[in-house]
Amino acid sequence: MKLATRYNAQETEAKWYPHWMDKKYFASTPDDREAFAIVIPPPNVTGILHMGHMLNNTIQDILIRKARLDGKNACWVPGTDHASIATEAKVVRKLRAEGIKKGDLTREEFLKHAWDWTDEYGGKILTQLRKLGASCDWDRTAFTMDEVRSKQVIKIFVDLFNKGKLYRGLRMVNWDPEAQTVLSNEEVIYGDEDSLLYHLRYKIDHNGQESPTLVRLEKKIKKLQRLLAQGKRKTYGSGTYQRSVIAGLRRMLADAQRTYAAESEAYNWLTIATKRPETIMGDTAIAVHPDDPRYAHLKGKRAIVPLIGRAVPIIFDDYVDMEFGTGALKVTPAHDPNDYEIGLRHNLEVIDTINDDGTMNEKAQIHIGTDRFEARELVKKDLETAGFLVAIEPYTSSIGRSERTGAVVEPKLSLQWYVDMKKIADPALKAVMSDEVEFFPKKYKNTYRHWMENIRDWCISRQLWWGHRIPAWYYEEETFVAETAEEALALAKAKLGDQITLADLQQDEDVLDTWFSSWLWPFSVFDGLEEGGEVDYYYPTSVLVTGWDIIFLWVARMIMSGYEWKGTLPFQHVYFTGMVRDKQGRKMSKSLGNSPDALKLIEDYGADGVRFGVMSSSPAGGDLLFDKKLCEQGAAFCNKMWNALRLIKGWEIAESPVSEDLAKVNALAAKWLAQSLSKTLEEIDKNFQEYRLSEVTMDLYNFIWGDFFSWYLEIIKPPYGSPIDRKTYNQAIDFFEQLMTVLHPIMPFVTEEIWHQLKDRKEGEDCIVSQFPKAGKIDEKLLKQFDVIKDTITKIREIRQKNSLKSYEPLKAFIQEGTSAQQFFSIEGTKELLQKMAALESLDFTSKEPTNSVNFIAGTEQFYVEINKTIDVEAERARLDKELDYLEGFLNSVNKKLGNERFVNNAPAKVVENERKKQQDATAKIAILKESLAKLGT
RNA sequence: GAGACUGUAGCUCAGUUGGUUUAGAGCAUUACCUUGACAGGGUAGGGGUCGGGGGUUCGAAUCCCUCCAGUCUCACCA
Repeated sequence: MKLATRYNAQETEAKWYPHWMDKKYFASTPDDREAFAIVIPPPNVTGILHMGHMLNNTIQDILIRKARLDGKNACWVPGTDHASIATEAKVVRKLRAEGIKKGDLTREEFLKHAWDWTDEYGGKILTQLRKLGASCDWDRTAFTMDEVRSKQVIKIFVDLFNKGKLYRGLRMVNWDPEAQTVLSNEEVIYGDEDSLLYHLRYKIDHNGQESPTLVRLEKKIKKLQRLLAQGKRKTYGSGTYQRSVIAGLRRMLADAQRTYAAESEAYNWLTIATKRPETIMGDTAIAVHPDDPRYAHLKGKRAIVPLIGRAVPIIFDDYVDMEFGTGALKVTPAHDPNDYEIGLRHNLEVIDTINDDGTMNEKAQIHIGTDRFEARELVKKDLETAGFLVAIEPYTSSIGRSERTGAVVEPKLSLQWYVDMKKIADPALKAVMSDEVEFFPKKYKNTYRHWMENIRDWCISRQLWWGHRIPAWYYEEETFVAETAEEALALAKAKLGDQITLADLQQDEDVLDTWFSSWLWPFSVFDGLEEGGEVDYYYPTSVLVTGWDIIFLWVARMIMSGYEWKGTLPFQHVYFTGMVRDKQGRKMSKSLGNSPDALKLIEDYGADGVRFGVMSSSPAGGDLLFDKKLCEQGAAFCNKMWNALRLIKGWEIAESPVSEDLAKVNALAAKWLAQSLSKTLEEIDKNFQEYRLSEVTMDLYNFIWGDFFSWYLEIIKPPYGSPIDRKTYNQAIDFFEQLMTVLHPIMPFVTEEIWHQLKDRKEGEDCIVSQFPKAGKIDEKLLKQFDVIKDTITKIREIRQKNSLKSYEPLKAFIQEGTSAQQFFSIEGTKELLQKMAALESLDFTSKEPTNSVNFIAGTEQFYVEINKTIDVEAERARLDKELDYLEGFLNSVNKKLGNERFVNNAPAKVVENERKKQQDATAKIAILKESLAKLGT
């Protein structure tokens, strides 16, 4: 069969994924084998595949495929998240485009639309994951709002309530005016933004009481004015004298007026600073610090809110920072958490002036119906016109925005459901701190601890329809929490009497936070509240792979729920991936347009190419600077492997050894490659354990391309037109086969294809279910020997290059006689291999330097290469000088160490020994080099 | 304000508990080779006083202190 000159990714992917599905290789059911389970971080049901998913899911697939090859029962559970806010927003937008307002629909009608939408677009992302090669057990596909999951969510809510770990409370919440729902603290993203600080003055209400100072000043002014008037009419002595008297009076009058103005300002006005002038209509106090001398006289006084004229008390509270602004603070308990706290302390009225959609309501009295930001401008203008605006200064402050809609969060007083987190956090904190649940990388333990130790209650109700409706029923002041309405009714009857009917009970209108269902994911996907089911086999799962950005939103809560309901950890390891950024380090985002189309990438570079690209640049926990070039490299790697296959498949095979020499060469090469492979497998194994997958990828890339292709295949490659012996051929095929299995987790498609091309396979034999090779015993001596061989070949090539000799021009080479040279050649095949790879006509021992030759040192051996042309003495001298320089410097540093008595006495014997060996080798080499230089003449 | 992390080649990063040549890889770059698997190839090279300064040690990219630069998390002052 003739193979195409290029690897065709599309064809291969279209061929093998369905095959794997047909064979049900991804499916898992409990059996005797060790379980290896991963639950997917469920993407939004209506989401599309982006780079973050690619990274995340490639990693999971690698781990799952590796576990499968290791003979474990690998189970990767896929699924999607109903993404309450995001999905509802999408549906609302779609309906609006069709001219339908959410408000005009009943809950049931809206949900019908939402389900239609979900059915139409939902799970698209899972289809896209298949393109990436994700080997999920698709039969297990779960959805956070499907029947099984929903039932568990409701049960959990009821259970928490019954345990007293859930409550409903009136609190200051984060309100998203765009989505029109409350958010948890974790769903608010804070960032510094440029804004303005407005200085506003409030009139102080003195109840008609006059300031004695002002009265006195007023009198003084009047008197001065009188005197001045008189002075103008009268004449005092000389004209000069009169003029000076009048000037004096004028000065005094001006002074008095200035003082009066200042005093009047201080007496009648109080200036505050605020970022939000539009909230002044909700002011119910002005607060100053109790120790602030500037305001001590205002005790018991009231201030008049500008524009609306409400009189509010001036209160004294430690919370106020005297240094900030004017030291006076307007208190708006309805629209600021701190103000709310102050309000509680001072029994202040709460006047909520903002509607749920962020517009001003009738309590604001003015600008009713305008948006809060528009209102800010309008109020500013009003204040300016009416003379209440003192100053505006630029001000940078942290603004909280909704994670989903980006809307500026409005603090708002509201009645919501909360989970009492302090009651469930403890085991989860301990588990991570003791590494029972192990984080990779470890640094996230700190972040986790800090959050867990300062954990705040979790607001779980959302004013949405798309989600799990809260199973709480109300009857007047009573609350009944139960899994069904009937059960709630039974509770109500028990408490209030039999006259209560279902119609009397009112179910809570709200739904639960999306994360309230996803925090159960590690066991809910196995229907884990039921005892004795599959959950016992798969739970705790092996590893969770997710971005560090949802460590609180999701990871921490899963750990808590795991301990709360399963009594144990949900997963053993957590692998935190970094964020995908572009080459310039910017976060990938739609608005920047720097996020590549994931599917397009797969089309262009193949799934394997993209997987390689994503993996070769993603150290665990570090951010991933994505560059398409890496995918190109991956695609090139596929092509390289493909062509190596073509090379081998193109060889003619001889059943018996073709020559004794070549047999030796090939045997040595095979021995060495096996050793090198073992060493690489050891590395890979170690790196897998530490989740250093980019290292694994690079290890393999280097081994396959370098050791296997560039060295091994070049060594065993038969001369053009000659056949290869059967034994070597089979060995090469076997090596290639093993390598395909090792690489399979990272690049599943190309490896499966090549694996099949290498040998005739029986039904049910596939790379995906083959066996991951284990490292054999490593012969360091052989590896070292081969390093010297490689070094020798490289140096001869260099000599050719420096002397403009063709790579295939036969050369005569010699090695300096001696015991170590004997030893070097005693490893069978060494000489023959060198001859073949360095294109040497001969390689013999010699006791003296041959004429017209250049020399070099490899390992501890001195080699000579005879050159059939005039040696470029200068170039040769330069080469030797350079090497001599290096060695002398090196020897110098070694000597320094060995000359240091304290080093010799204190360092471990092994280290000293090693230094001595270095010293000997270097000294010997230097001697040789010097001799060679001497021979070159001066 | 509290805490965490990072700084190594032009770029992205390794360097695994301080000692296997005077620091490695990939990409980029330079020179040369290339009709016989692969131009998405081959061969060879250039390139770093490991952010600065101090200290501990026989020995520091690695440990400690300090400064500089940058990133992030949490909490927040109107």
